[in-house]
Amino acid sequence: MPLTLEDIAEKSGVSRSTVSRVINGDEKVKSETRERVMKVIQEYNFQPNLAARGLAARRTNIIGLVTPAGVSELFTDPYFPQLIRGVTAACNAQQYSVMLWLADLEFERRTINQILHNGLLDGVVVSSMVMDDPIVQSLYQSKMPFVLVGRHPKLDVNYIDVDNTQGGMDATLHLLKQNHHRVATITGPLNMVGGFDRYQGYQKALQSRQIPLEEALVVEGSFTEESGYQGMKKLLEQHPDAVFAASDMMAMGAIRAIREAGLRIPEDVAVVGFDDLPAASQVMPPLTSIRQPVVRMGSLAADMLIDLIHHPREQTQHLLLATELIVRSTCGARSKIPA
Amino acid sequence: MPLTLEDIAEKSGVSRSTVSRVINGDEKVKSETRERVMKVIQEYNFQPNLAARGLAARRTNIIGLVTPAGVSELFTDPYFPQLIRGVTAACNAQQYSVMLWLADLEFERRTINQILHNGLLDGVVVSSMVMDDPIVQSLYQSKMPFVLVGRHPKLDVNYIDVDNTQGGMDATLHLLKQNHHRVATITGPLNMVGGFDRYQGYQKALQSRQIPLEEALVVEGSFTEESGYQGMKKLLEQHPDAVFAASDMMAMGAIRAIREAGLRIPEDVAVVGFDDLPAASQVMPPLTSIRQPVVRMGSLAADMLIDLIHHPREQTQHLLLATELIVRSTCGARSKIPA
DNA sequence: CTGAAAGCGCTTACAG
DNA sequence: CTGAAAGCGCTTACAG
Repeated sequence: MPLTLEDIAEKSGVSRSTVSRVINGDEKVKSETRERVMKVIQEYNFQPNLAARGLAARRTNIIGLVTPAGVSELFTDPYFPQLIRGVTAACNAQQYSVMLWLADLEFERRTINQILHNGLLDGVVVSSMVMDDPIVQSLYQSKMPFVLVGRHPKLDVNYIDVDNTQGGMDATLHLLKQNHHRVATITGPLNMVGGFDRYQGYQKALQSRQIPLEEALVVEGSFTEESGYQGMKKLLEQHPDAVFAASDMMAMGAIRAIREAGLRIPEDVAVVGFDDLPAASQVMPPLTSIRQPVVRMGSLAADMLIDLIHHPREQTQHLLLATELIVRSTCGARSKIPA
Repeated sequence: MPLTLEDIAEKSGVSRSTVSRVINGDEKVKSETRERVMKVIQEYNFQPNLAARGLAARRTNIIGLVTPAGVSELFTDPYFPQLIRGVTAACNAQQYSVMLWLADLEFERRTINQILHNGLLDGVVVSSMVMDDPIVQSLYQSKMPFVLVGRHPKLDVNYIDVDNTQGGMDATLHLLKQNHHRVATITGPLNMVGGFDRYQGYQKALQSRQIPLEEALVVEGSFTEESGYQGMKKLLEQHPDAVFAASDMMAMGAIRAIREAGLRIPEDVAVVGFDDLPAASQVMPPLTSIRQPVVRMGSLAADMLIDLIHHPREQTQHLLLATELIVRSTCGARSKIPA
């Protein structure tokens, strides 16, 4: 049987109340007493029972991490692993535990409620992909603290996101600067904020150069390799000299299509991706891409949430992280710079 | 404020004991009573407080999933995501929640204890990579139910694993059957059971054909692309006509090295990988590989654990899952079969 | 078949 | 600065 507060209290000659205060860092405990108790705690390697604490104090030091499961992206894309890693790292550092919820298809209201009202979670980090996710709705109506990874188009919620618009703009501008004139784009799903925003960036880049938007140079993909391939095949009919693919997976698909058509990269068609996957640098030719700080986003989301748990605010908080253009070989910039 | 058992009891005109029994599926409750209570529970969408249950019953319906974090594998390799997916799917189906523990470097004994004795976990699934993981040691000495993903070389513990030996043997035998005579191997780290076992399989395949083991044809890698590349460069000095790489990432590295040397695949050097990553089929040429059922392994691990929680056993349990050879273009088998 | 009661291991006003 | 006491929301012998 594990020891209890009571045991520690007895062994150090104080009441269980005092032990509890020591453990919770109550300033008012005399430092002499604190040290005595601490010593006993260390000696016996005492661990307070979190279920009991949760019951008594209504805080468990557990946060939930809700993430879509079904998608095959989870398998091929390191996005979620990285996010998870960031969240858990931040939580570990702050003595929080993380409970994982892979939201499956049949994740209906009842299940959501089950998660939110089982008294186990102090707060939730949600990485939702679609714009009108019912989980976000439920959270919004509850009083559970939560932060969204990825901004929300309508609701005034706490979120942290990557500056997808700026990233998309940077990618497109970079291509324009290499003297490409017919810059096409394969967008992500436009019902996902990320897909939508990157496309916005593409449009803003054209605007800033006063280039009219040509519908035929825009194709909607689904972030997958295959959709990049299909999208590029369609785009090639329009003879673009460059393409901004809103994900690296789609960029790879696009590259496959371009090659199949017997064209060279970047001479005939230049390509810029988005994500900067580990694979981006290993693929031939190495892919120019927009890097996004996913691990850091996860950590910051957890930090924001934990802060929110301790200091509830009226005002919602928003954080937008910068992306970074990583120039490699597919955009045509390298070939102009004498190595 | 969420409702409590007491509230439900009052609303349905029974005692809180009875409500508790209904919720926990006690057979002895009169079905008429049960239905009445159930209706109220549904009506109010009542969720019992898990912290309170945990405290009273010493079971929380939460299992821990312990997995190494530091490794970059987590980023580029879908192994852990898939495992996580399998575990959570099985847990969801059985009304269990999963608490994620990414074991970081400084994961010392104290932290381990903190996890195991905080009264929150009914059991643990551990996916440990190295052979002498202290976490496994700690678990072994505790009375916490746990199952290991990946067999343990020394300790008599519950585990579930893929038949790595058979898989390595299949891969090697397949190459031998294509009339390759100098079959080299790039092994995984030999201090990981998976790496070790796959190498055992390689050896057994040679033995079964009475081919003596040639040390110069064996190079130890670390499962990464780079280690596959470096390993293959060394192996090429020995002029092998085939290579079994113990992971797809290493196989891709090997392919890079082979090409750099101006050799053709599979004509000059045939390649078989292991894992059957999603990328294996998309890479050019498509990679012949050994598929392992990682998602299923995760699910079965969770199922085994939950069963163990309910029915403690003296005897440890072991489960070995079959792998499958997926023939594509790098092994030279396809070219002989007229398509 | 059901209820009253004790207890799980904490936290936290309330006194002093 | 510290202790006695109540209470968090459940489960589960024990009676009946």
